[in-house]
Amino acid sequence: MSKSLPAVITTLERAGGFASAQEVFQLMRKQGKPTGLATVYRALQKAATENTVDVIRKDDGEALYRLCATGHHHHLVCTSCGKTVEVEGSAVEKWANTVAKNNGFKKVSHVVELFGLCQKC
Amino acid sequence: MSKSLPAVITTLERAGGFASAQEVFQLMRKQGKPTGLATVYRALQKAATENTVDVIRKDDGEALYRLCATGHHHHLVCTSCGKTVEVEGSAVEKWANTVAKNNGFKKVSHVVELFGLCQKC
DNA sequence: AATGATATTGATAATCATTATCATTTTGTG
DNA sequence: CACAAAATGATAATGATTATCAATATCATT
Repeated sequence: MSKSLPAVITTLERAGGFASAQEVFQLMRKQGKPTGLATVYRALQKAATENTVDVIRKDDGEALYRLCATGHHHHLVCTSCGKTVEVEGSAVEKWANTVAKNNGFKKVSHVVELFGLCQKC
Repeated sequence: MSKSLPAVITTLERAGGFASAQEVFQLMRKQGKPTGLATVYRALQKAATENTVDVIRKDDGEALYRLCATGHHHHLVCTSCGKTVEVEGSAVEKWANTVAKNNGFKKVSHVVELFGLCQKC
């Protein structure tokens, strides 16, 4: 499950910002590296579990992926123009883990997204 | 578009303030208030745009709705059995506000949900 | 009460991202 | 080479959400 992964990652890189799995799939076709849709999904999933890409959700629920430079982080999104700022959240990580332990939960994941209006808007 | 809205909101309230559209739909049937699925979605959408409910996304992209209650708190949800624990999060509130200020954002809201496996599961 | 204009409902079908299947191809290893 | 295991990709299946549209309820006006 890793011959295609580099190609997918490269494509995601060229795409610049966020791209959906479908978009990556289309891009790879145009770039002369036709790939199966399933393979793109598999690669992105793997990359996501390995924390090499970042996943967020559009309003309609579609997943968007992006290379994430450094480890886990969250987003501050402008509800008007869509501008997105990456936010470090080690404080939140710790909090999440503590809460989980206190309640006997394991394998905890968390969803943390901040929304607001940026300066321009 | 508002005869059904109160019933949907009430159901959401009884559900513990945390349910998917499909769950609300099922609950309303069991409670003797059969309603069309489309109507449930319409009501929840309206409530969302009016900010009377909050929307978050599960890992698989399914939307979850909850009453935007007065006493703000978060949830720790078991991904297997659905058990939900309410969690206090004043630490997170402060963190969110700080981050927002540092980035020039206003009117910030945040979505914080924790998922994991409870002791039984 | 009766009429008609308008909004709401809900059964059903359509959409669309994501997953599961599975035969085929590739890769690695003896 | 031959064989096993992994990876691929075309295709079908899944499932939440949305669109359609005829039937129904609402409500002001006469």
